[in-house]
Amino acid sequence: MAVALSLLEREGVSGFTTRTLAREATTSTPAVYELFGDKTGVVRELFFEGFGLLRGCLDNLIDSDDPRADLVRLLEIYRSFIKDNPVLAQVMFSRPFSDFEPSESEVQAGSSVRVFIVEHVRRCTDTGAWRGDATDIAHVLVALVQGLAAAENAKRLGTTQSSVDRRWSLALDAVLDGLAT
Amino acid sequence: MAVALSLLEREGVSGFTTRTLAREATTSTPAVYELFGDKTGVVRELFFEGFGLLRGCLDNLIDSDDPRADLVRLLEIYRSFIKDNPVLAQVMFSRPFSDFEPSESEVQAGSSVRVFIVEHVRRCTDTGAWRGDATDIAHVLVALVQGLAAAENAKRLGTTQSSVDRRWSLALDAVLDGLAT
DNA sequence: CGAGCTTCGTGACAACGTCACGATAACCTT
DNA sequence: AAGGTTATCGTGACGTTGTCACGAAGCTCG
Repeated sequence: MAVALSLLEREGVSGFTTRTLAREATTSTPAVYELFGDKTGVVRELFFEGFGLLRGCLDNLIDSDDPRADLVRLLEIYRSFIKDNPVLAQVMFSRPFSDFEPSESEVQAGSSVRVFIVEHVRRCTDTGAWRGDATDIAHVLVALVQGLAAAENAKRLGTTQSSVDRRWSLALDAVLDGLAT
Repeated sequence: MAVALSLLEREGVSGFTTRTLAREATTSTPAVYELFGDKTGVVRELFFEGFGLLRGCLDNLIDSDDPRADLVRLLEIYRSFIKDNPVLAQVMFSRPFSDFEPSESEVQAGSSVRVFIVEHVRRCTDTGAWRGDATDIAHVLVALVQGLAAAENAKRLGTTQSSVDRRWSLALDAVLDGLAT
């Protein structure tokens, strides 16, 4: 898995082949097939691994007594995870390998991450009059962050760092202000 | 191109091969290569075609005297385009074909669409105290819509139609309220 | 009617996902 | 410690895909 992660991030989706993976792991392709069944199986494991790593990043968050500021920092961690692991994030949230489509139960892989986010949203909704249910808000925030991060990675969000950052904070401020009545 | 569009939407990314494309167009693969150079060339044309189609959908929008309501309807058209052409939207906004990465100038393909959106945002910012520049707001809105649509297509936004719709309108209402100070 | 250029079909090549087959290594039972 | 069962792995092969060389066919223009 370590070799797979490094190969994926180094060579991208198109360079990620069973043969090179086997070679870099100093073994042969059938060994890969024995362990993972499919190439899709390798991708699936990367998918899970990605959510584990993301969860690890989020654990670095230390809560303060300002729930909203904590939520903003949480979303910034989410953003930097996607920025630091662009290919892995694609595997998690997009379908770069056209024959890996996570089943409904596998989508639950992110449940630990989702719970973490919902909890931090709930800290906000508890201390004030926020609009909507905490789960709904979490979905909205995650979709927004992923949309922004996808645009940023595709260099579609702006040409200079400052314009990109400005749009990120505009988006986050606006949505949180709009949510917090 | 018509055959390519239909093949793409029918067979998905993994079924989209030069051989089947040539067969369905009742020709041979070198003919495809003569016209498009690469398989990437075909994908690139689909990319442009997609923005043309999206622009055509947006043209159905008839402006009223309520700029904000118009903007909401614009974003709903954007959403239904992505929902009606999921694979094409992936080609436009994601990288399902791992060796097609639009160059910076090709990203400008969406400029007509972008201009259209910025104009409708500006109608709002002109008639009221909105936060931020119209271009920034347009970027934020597009990112939000694409994030929500990607989540919806991946069945990640909710299990029932009503929860999905509820989250869509929560997101749009919140961000527009937050923007419109 | 014929020269030059564009377009297309046949066939081939390399790389990929996948697997059958046999060989090896590991483990458990006695 | 020995033998047998199972899990693991390497060699080689097959079908499919992107790609292209080569030659044939058609069109344009004199």
